[in-house]
Amino acid sequence: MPELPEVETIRRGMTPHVVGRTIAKVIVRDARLRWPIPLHFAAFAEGRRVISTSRRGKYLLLHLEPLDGVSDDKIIIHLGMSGRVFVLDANHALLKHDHLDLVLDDGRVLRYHDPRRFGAVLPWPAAEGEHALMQTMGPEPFSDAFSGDYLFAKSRGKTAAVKTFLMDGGVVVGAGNIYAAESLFRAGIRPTRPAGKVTRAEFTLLAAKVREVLLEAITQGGTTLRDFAGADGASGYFQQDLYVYGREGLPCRVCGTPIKLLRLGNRQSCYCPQCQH
DNA sequence: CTGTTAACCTGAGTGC
DNA sequence: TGCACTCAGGTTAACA
Repeated sequence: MPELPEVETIRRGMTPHVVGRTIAKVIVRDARLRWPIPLHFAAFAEGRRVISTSRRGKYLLLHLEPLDGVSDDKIIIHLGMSGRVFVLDANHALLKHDHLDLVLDDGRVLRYHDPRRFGAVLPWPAAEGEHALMQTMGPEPFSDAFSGDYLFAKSRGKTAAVKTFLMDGGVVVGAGNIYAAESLFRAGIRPTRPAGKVTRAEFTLLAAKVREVLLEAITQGGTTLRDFAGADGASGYFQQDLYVYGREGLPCRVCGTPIKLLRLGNRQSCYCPQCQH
């Protein structure tokens, strides 16, 4: 479920329900996530008020009211492949894989659900400085640091496929399998091209298309996930706008040529052999 | 260093 | 219905 647009949608949906609320209690039912929820997490979070939310790549951040007036302690939430968060009434029936509750002071809970447990919930004390997980991350796609010139410079000498390059979180965050495929289609670039052989002009177009696709998806996520708090987890919000992802064998929506499928770095990669060079 | 692969884990879907 | 098998939106550790 979660690429950048969905994480951003979830962040926007949950923000009015959690900001201003105090975390009255932490209930850990299963700490075995991508990294275990540390034993001291409850002590870290309980009694703290959430003052804002933010996002870095696919990491969702809950900012806690400083205990000393200045320190920006945060809770990190990552959804992995199958994670979801809901804001529910505290007595809402528990489902399998409901691993964590942040019980709020208004009778509701922020509930973390993740069947595959590839996600994470971690404390990020301000004293730690830049978190190790954020250390190696590339720029945000909507920041000035992300540009065609940046991609061009970063890719010189690289022989890896441009799609693999684009999906590398150290290059840019937020371009997962779907949006990497869609951006490359819109930019007319074949996913298999060695990154080092893609021209500056092509990267300039690609950077613009990455932003365009992510922004469109966020806009749509915002509408279909409006009932976030009710939380039945709408899906398929961007489906009707996909040009290549999951469309193997179907006619290209631009030229009619059947969409091809190949595997790159163990991930499905669809492209149009006519539109992408 | 770069690039590729396996691994983490469960559930859904497919084919026999 | 059951079983075996494949695949999935992410990321990192371990390799060559």
